[in-house]
Amino acid sequence: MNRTELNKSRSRLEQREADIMNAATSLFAEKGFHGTSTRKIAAAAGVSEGTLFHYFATKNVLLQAILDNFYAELIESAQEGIRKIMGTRDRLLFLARNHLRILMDQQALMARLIQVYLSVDVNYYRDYKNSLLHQLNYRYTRIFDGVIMEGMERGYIREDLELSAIRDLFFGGLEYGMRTLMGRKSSKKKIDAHVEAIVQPLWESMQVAETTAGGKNVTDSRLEQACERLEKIAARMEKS
Amino acid sequence: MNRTELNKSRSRLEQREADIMNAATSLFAEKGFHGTSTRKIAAAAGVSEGTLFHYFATKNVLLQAILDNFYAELIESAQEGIRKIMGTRDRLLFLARNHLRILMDQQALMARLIQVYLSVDVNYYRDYKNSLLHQLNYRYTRIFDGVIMEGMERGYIREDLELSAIRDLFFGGLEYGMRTLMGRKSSKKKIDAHVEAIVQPLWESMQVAETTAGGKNVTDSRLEQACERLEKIAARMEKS
Amino acid sequence: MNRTELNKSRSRLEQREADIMNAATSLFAEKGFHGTSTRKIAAAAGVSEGTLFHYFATKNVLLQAILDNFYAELIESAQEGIRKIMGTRDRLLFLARNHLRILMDQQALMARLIQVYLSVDVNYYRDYKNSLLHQLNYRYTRIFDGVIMEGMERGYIREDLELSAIRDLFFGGLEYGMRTLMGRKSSKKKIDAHVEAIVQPLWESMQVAETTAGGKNVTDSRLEQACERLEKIAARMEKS
Amino acid sequence: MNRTELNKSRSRLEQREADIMNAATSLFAEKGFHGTSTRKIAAAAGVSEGTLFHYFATKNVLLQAILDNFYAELIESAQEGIRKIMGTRDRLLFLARNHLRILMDQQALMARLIQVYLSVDVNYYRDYKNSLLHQLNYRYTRIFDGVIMEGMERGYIREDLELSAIRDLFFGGLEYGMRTLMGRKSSKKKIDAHVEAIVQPLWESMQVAETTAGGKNVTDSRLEQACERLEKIAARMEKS
DNA sequence: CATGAATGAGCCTTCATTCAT
DNA sequence: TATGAATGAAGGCTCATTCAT
Repeated sequence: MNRTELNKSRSRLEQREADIMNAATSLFAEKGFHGTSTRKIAAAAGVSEGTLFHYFATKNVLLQAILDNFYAELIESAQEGIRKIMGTRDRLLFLARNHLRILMDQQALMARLIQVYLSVDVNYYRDYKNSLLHQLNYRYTRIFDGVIMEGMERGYIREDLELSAIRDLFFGGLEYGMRTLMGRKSSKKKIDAHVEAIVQPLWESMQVAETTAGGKNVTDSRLEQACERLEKIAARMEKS
Repeated sequence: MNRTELNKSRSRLEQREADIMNAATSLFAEKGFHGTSTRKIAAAAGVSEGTLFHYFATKNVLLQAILDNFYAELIESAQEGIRKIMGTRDRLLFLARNHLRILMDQQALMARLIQVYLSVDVNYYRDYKNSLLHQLNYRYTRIFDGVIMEGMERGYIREDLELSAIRDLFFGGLEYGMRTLMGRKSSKKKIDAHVEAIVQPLWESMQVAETTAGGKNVTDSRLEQACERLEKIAARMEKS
Repeated sequence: MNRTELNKSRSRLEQREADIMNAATSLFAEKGFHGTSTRKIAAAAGVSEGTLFHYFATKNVLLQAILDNFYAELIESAQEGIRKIMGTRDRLLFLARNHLRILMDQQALMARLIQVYLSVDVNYYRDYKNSLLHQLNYRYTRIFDGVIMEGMERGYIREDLELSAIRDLFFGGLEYGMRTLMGRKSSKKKIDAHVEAIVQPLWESMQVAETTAGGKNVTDSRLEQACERLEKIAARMEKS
Repeated sequence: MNRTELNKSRSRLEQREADIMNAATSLFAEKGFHGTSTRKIAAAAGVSEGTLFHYFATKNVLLQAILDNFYAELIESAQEGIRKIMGTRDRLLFLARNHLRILMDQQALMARLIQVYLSVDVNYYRDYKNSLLHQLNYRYTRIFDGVIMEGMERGYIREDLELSAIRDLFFGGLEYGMRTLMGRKSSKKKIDAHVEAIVQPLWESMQVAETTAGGKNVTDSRLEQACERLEKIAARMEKS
């Protein structure tokens, strides 16, 4: 078998894996995890049942793979977006929109719930804490945390916030209202409105203390910080 | 059969019903809905499987009954609390604490999730919208709405709030963070801390006088844009 | 308890028994024996399940009672009709019409089939051969046999007929075609047409040999027999 | 896998299918449809219960398959016999014998009844009219019709017969009497006697020239009426 | 006599997984 | 590697019947 064939067959393998995962994702979203039989997944993916278990040792493993994939997309798109956007508020808006978009695009409400569901239902999986899934969840969470913390550093938002609470409000608020948005294919406009409605109050609460205290306004603070960084950079450049 | 006997036998029926529901609640919470067989529920409740179906025509009906019961408790306790407490902020704190307490007392995280889960998984239940469950959910929700609206009327909080968003943040935030509190039987102190951490930011955002900032003038806006440009430059320079 | 009360309560018992049997008959006819639960029978009859088993020890016993009743009606109506009708052909037409009418009135196709069905399905009922049901079936059959034999004696029909075959043709033919008549509420006219179409060929085959043999026609024969009987009676009257 | 292996494995599948159907046929015949559990069928066929449902999606489907098979045999053997025999009477005798032989060989009394039974019990199967079973029944029936009609064309039998009635008498008569023949494994002789006894009267009625009797004249009719009156008088006198 | 709660065996069917080919 | 036939445990649910009240 030469390299070309190897590649071809490898890519065929990958294609099949992807087919199975896509089929499973759709069916899980539509009928739920327990409502979807491996037989149907195999059929929808155009492979035999045996083949399915060739790629994924277990139905649970298949679900794990889907969730891993799901988180990977979430993380990558979030990180990329953050890189391009500088303002804390805009970053939050982006994160919120991105979160909702991916959850809804992938009909992933179910997947989202299943994750929690799984952690209880299949809690005899003792290695969950060490699982890739858990790591991914942590990494995704860190992105949000990072945005908040950087916002604090730069003075855009108060520093006396309880990070975990903000996180709960952010993701919890987004997802709690998402149920209403699902079902009817919601317009982008509605999603944006939801995002705004969730982020705005949070944003205000993150700053409120500042606006009453002293005359120093936010913009001033940002200017100062930007200067500070520029100066530090200049200092470093001089050193090197 | 005199009245006393009648009462006795009636209460025996009710006792059995309660036994079954309690057993089911525990098992659902522990193993999940699909992970719990009617056989096991019956055994845990100390009745035969036939008896279980004598009381609840269907496993789904049993779940419904549990959820109905759950909401009923939620509603009653909430209403009673609101009656006794006058301040809007205190009311919100009470609602939050009560919400968490009942969810956690009844190991009801699963039940809560299942509800959502069900509404998707079993969405061929066409009469869901008219179901008691839906009504109860609505009634419970209205209690929170009432507190907010009364707070507005009395001038404790701003009137330009988007009620549904506040609601999403409140319940979503509470429940999203609850997962961490579960597991280890959390102390009352930890729960209170979580409640505070969730309610406080919301409370602040409800009062912030957006107009305090004055008409955001053109100059401010230009300054902000300048900030952003500077920050991007700084970021690029750091990278290189 | 005086006589009046006794009568009252007795008749109430009988009424209940009848209610149960009627309910069961309808349900058996509609859904089949196995498709009808005792619970539904009790409900339809307006009694409790316990009461049903008070009157009929077993579901099978209930079925037996229904079939007994059914045959009793069949027998009584047949005997009464035969008494009033003298001509053999008219008697056969009557028997046929009566048979169909009762079978169809009682939606008893099912009952009819169940009987055979039962005798196989529940053939561990070793005493079937001695059962009332078997006796009734025999008695009903004898009525037809009697009509044929009397017809032979009186010379209306050939004497070289195999009685059992004629019986099979008669009842078999009637019931085999009945299936088509069921379903749509058939008009009396259609039933009569079916009866005619079945009896006529049989009637012809019962006589065919005679018409070709000798010149002695049927009417002649009847006249002679009638004379004979009258003479015998006259003789007896003279003796007494 | 070469062709031979393919054939072998195909025939193994077919063998299994046949095993299941045979086991089911025997059990249905012996204990009835409802009296036979899939568990027992599987055991009798030497396969697991899962396998049974691998071959037949439903217990009802299995029954259908058996009936289909049964009819197919009925039709094929009937058509083949008709092809070899020319005389109408002999054809009828053959059809009758063939019908009984197959019904009894396959212990198919139950199956036969079940068919009718099913059409009531499971009449929510809306597509029954289009089912293979219905088609087969029609095709089988047409064979008999064809024999009769060809007999008419060739002048062996009268042309004023009502085909459907003849058909009812033929099949109804055969099956109605068959019950007696079942049970004890009847000798071929007894079956032949039954067949003769059923076909002979029918055959005679098919040929009788009704017109032979000449225009039943008025005198005859008056004589008959007189007979009847005399007989009624005789009957009354006998009673008293 | 009447009730209806209680029973538990048994039913049909599904399903994830294995394994010979 | 791919297949799909085979498995058998388990699932939700029904039902005729019993029995304490």
